[in-house]
Formats: sequence, C-alpha cells, structure tokens
Amino acid sequence: MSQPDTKQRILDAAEHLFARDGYHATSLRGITTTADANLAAVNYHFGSKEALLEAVIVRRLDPLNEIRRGQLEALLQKAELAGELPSCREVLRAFVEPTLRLRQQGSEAEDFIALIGRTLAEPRGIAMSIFLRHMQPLLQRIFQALALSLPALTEQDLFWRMHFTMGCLSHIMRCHERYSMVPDNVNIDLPVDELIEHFLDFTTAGMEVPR
Amino acid sequence: MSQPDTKQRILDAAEHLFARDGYHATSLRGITTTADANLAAVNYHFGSKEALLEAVIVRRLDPLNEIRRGQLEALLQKAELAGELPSCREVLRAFVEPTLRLRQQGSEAEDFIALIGRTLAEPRGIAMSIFLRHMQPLLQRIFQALALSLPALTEQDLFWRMHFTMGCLSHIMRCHERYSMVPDNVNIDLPVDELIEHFLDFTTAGMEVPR
DNA sequence: ACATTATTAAAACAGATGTTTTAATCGTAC
DNA sequence: GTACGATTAAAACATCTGTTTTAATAATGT
Repeated sequence: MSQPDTKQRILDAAEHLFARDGYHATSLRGITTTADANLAAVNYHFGSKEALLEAVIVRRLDPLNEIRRGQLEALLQKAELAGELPSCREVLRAFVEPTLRLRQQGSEAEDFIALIGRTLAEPRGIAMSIFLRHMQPLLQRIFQALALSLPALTEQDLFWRMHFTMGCLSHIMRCHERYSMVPDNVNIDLPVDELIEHFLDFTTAGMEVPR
Repeated sequence: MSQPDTKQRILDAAEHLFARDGYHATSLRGITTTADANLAAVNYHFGSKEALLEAVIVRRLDPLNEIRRGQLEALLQKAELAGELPSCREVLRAFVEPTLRLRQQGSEAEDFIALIGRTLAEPRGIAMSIFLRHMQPLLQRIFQALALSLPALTEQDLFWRMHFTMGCLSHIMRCHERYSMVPDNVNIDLPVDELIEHFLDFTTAGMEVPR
C-alpha cells in the first residue's frame, strides 16, 4: 500500500462529504470513490455507515473538548486565586476560541467544523445523539462557569442566553463562506482572530445585559 | 372525496416530515402514507419531490414575509414622521415577532418554523436556494433598516452582527423542545411573548454594543 | 344521457442504497 | 518457502428510491 492508511483516507473523505452534503445525502459509494478505496472497506473497518459517522466526529471532537476544558479550568483557577469571579467573556472564549482556531489547521479541520455546525442544526438527527454523548459533561461545566460569572442571572435566563450563544456559534461554524443576503461590498473573509472578537463582543453584550 | 383536498393533505404531511427528518431522509412513500394518498399523487399534483418542497415552503413563507414587510415599513414610516431614527429593537422585532407568533397558530405552522430553521442550517442544500429566492428582497430591506438605526456601525460590522442574529433566530426556530445540555430544573417552555423579549434583549444588546 | 376532463389507483421501471458474501491478494512470522 | 491473519477486490443481495405508465374511477359541462 503506497498511500496512507485506508482507514484514514475514508475518514477524511467522509468528513468532507458529510460536511458538504449532509449525512443522508452522502453515499458510501461516494465516500469510497473519493477515498480511492473499495466499497466494502467501510463496513470492514467501521462496521456501518452510522459507525463511520461516529468515528468521524469523535476523531476531532474529543481532542477539541480536551483543549476547551483545559482553557476553562485554567481560567477558573486563576480567577479563584485572584479572589475574583471569572469574566463571562473569557468563559465564552474558552469555548469558542479553540473551536474556530481549528479552521487555521487546514481544510480538513474546516470540514469538521462545518459538520459539527450541521449536526447542531438537526435536533433529532443521528449525529446529534453521538454529539451530545461526547459534549454533555463539558456543556454542563460551561453552564456552571457562566453561572459563576453572571450571578445576577436566574438559571432560566442563563439557559436561554447560553442557548442563543450556541445558536450564534453553530451558525458561524456552518456558514463561513459568503452568505448571500448582503451587499457585495462587504468583505466577509475576516481573519479568525477578528471573528472571535466580533463574536465575543456580540454574545458577551447579550449575556451581560440587565433584565 | 370526503377528506379535504388531497393536495393540501400532502402539503401538510410533507411539511411535518420534512421538518422532522429533513428533506433527504423523507421519502415520498412516507409522505403519501401519512397523507393517506396514493404515491403517484405527489408527482401528479406537484411534478417532483423538489417542487413539493418548494410548494411547502412558499405556502407559508410568502404570507409571512408580507406581514414582516408590513410591520417594518409601518415602523420606518412612523419613525420618519417623528423625525427620529427607527430603534434597532423594533426593526428586529418586525422580523422576529411575526415568525415566532406563527407557532401559536397550531402545530402545522410549528412544523414550518422548524423546517425553515433546518433550511437555514444547510448552506448548500436544495431548500436553501428556494428559501433565498423568496427572502432576498426582505433581507436587504432589513439590512437597510438596521443600517439606519445603527449609524455608528460600518457595513462590515453590521453584516456580522446581523449574521449572528440570524444564527440565534434559526437556532430557536429549530430547537424549541428541551435542549439537553442543562439542568432539569430549568423550565424551557416559555410563552412566546417572553421568548421574543428575551431574544430581543440579547440580540439588541449585541447589535448596539460599542466597538 | 353522454363526452370530456380531472383525479385516483395499482403496478412496473430503472437506478441507487447499505450490507454481505466469496475470492483473491498482501504482509509477516515461523 | 509456507502457513496464517489482515486487508482488498468484485460481485451479488435485498431493499428502497423517485418517477412513469396504464387503467380505472370520479367529477363536470353540455
């Protein structure tokens, strides 16, 4: 075998096609052709189409969550040592920054980001249950941290605002090419760092606004 | 035919299933069975599956946009007469309020809302081109109105903040049942009016925050 | 009443789908 | 070199897909 691992070539092709066309609109034949592999290879290496989807998601989501968790815990510890509350902006940053920075790591990771964005958009989809299984603990930790940084909010209000924030995030994860609803003179190819700050400006303001 | 129009029964069933499972995961056989109609009826009345999707979307989107446009123009006219700028919150309200109020009109319209939310989440999907064709003029009008109400923002900044706002909106259009990332003691069944105000609190703050 | 059109019904079509099976090939340890 | 497990290849499987076709039925106008 001159090419790299068949298994990984399939993962890459599946990641790309799932992200571009969605799970149901992507066929195993499309994947194996793109990966230059045999059709049966997918069932041999992964067992089923659904298991392949899970493998695609887990490959990057677990490491990403490790980074997010590390950044969050470091922040919380630092705040506690200083005897201060963690700032809402920095808590959100711990979640968002590692996510959007993945895009800088090449177009493969870019596909993953779009795929997760799609996943978040299909409430009862197959991908959602996979996603939640790997996200739940971190999401609850983020919720706790936000509650700490915004003591004036009720849990109810906090939930909704976090909900809105997740909506914003999943949206920009999906749509980072030209979104055709706006005059042509607007340049949408924003550097990642600026996009992050824009996002944090917007969501932090929404989080902190008094009721 | 004792039952109402076959055509409309098919529209209702398609709306429900497209919203619940997505376009590709829904089969014509599933639709016609639900609608208690013959399989061929869909091609007879609509021509194709894709044309059926367009019919489903258009049936409610066009009237909805009429209402949104009316509310927006009334607002702009009132502001101009008073010699004031329209408020950002009210511009957003003209867009959001008619949308979310559709939910109060029964579970059929509820399906439609979820379907549009899904559509917004699939950048290159079949539904997106249909959707944009019917949304473009209104979206540009909203953009103009927001630019008027927020003269301090550059077009660039305004675009991104409107982008975030659309992300929030499409998210709550999709996920209005329990979103499982949050302690159980939070009641998510918020009355529509309160949800609208929560949403406007959040997005208006994000829109108006200084750079 | 008949003739004409609109609608429904049932069956068939061609093609695509995920999965399995069967054989062939490769790599590697003995 | 030979035997053995891992991988690849090609074909077949049963099922499902959107669409057409053909015939039967209902509705409508004259």
